[in-house]
Amino acid sequence: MSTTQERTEEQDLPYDVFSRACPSRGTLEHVTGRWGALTLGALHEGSFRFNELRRRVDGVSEKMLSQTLHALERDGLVHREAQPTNPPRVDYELTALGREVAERLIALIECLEGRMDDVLASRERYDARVRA
Amino acid sequence: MSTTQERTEEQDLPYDVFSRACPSRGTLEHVTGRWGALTLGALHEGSFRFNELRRRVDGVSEKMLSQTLHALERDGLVHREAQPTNPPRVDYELTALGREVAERLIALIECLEGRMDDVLASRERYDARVRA
DNA sequence: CAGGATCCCCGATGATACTG
DNA sequence: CAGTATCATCGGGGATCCTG
Repeated sequence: MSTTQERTEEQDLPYDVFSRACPSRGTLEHVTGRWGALTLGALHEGSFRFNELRRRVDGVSEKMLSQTLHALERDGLVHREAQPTNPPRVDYELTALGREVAERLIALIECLEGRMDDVLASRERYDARVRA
Repeated sequence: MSTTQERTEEQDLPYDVFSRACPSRGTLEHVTGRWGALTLGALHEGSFRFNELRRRVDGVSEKMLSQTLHALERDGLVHREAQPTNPPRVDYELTALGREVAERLIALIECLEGRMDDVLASRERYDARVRA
């Protein structure tokens, strides 16, 4: 297998997110988008109903959550389980594919959360340098 | 234990991206943003000059690349090495922290690229279902 | 409760021109 | 080459109202 070092030598990969036209770029944006990432992250912890999810993903509006869930469901990352009861009950959970993706996303998020002190320190240094 | 939040075993983490006010959310957006993710992905392959990077990240404008690089540099993920020659030469490369983050990001991207066939298949099923 | 439909605004983004 | 400055735009995204 090709080394991960030289992407230039991976010409045989059918999908390349670095190419403007590749559909993988769209999916990447769904996954890493403002609300997509947080939604997948939340669903990684279990199954949730719409409004549970909305409270979990602090700040998301109904519209954006709905829209985000649709995009993720369409991409096959999220499964929507609706029960035709009254009042309605709908549960969302990750698919197998969704779990794979969320796993990587969580790793990224936790890495970031764990390094925020460094990030904030870097910002202060940067701002001090620029102010001069 | 906790009543509202059940972030499994990480209750003591000082930074929580799920909270609207947490600065980690901003950094996550720099990292996973439209151009941030691709820029980090490109820089994971080595050191690049401004216009090299611009060609690599297909579709990015000068302004957005510049802006993205500034944000990543400020967060301490990217190092900018400028040589006061004429014509000027500036190289960008990941910092140690940037490599850690990029590593996770690459894992996510490659996971996605490798599963795009499933994603596209899921989309077709979804669209067919909706069309009915 | 789970969302769809609408209105509307502001900020992200692109295009262009200019500079050291 | 490596950007910055400026202007115009387009759609992401919030607020609100409505329905099954």
